[in-house]
Amino acid sequence: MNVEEIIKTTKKIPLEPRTAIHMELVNNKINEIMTSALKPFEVSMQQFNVLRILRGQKGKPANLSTLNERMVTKMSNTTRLVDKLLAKGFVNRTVCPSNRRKVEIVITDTGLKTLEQMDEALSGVHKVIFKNFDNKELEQLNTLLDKF
Amino acid sequence: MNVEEIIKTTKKIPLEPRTAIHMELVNNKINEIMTSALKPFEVSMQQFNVLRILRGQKGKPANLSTLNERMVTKMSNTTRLVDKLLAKGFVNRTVCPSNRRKVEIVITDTGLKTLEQMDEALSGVHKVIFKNFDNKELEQLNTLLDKF
DNA sequence: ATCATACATTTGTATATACAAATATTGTTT
DNA sequence: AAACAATATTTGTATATACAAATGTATGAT
Repeated sequence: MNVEEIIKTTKKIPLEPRTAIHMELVNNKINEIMTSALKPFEVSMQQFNVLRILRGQKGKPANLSTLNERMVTKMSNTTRLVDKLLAKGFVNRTVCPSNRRKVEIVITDTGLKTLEQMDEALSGVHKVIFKNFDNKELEQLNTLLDKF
Repeated sequence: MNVEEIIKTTKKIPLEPRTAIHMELVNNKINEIMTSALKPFEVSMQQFNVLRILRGQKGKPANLSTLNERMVTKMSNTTRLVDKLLAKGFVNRTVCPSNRRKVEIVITDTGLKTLEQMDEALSGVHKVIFKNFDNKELEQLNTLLDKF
């Protein structure tokens, strides 16, 4: 990926802004690929993310603030995101009996099964996205990203 | 930035998905910082981006498809984005006389002056974002990002 | 010249996101 | 117990974005 070529400029961009633009371009690309891989399942990346978190709970219900805390991209309207998953039958939502302010969200069997299929689709996608990277380079990239 | 800590998980994430999540987290952070740096000017990152492209034209007008082509994040409604800049007096828009399908967009003096102020604000922000990086590491990061 | 096609932009619409305010429930203080 | 603050979620609203369809203009073939 050549930054200058993509944004169609001939002049040299200073290293710091160039890096910021580069990060955004790469991220756009990754998001685009992943979103289209999830398209057959009709879920957004955020919804997929929530399903993964719920699976990680291993049956233990999660409430909205827990979800919000663990999501990669924060958003205040997790309510509506869960609404969507509910409509698809991927989660159940009940009022927490011990504290009626809270809600308890659990992934359904359908949700779990579909999530497995999504995982397969995504692991194929990862192969594509990272096709030019060997293990050492991925480690190196992660080390650099840790510096942010 | 520790991925596992941020998304609150204890279990080890395979390297490829971990990198994808890592990229997104870093990007979110950069966007957040930049967006708030641009807030005083009441422009979004996209709008800032368009202003920079127009400056790069050095007086030569740009039409919508040119802008679209050069934007970091593509979006089909560049029309409405330019509407916003127009409302703020940062650009002028006229119908292209030689081909009336096209529009000609140029940055105004006000736009140029404000853009300079934005540049200053952003260069300060870059110092913050990349505070843990030396030049060699930035080069290294760019080299790795090129592999995408 | 007329028609079909391609081009450049605009508009419509559905969905996503950000932020603030509202609602409901619980806990704490007096 | 009543009043107040704190917590958890929901709703409202404005703006952003993605995608498809519509509009207006130019070009080429017949």
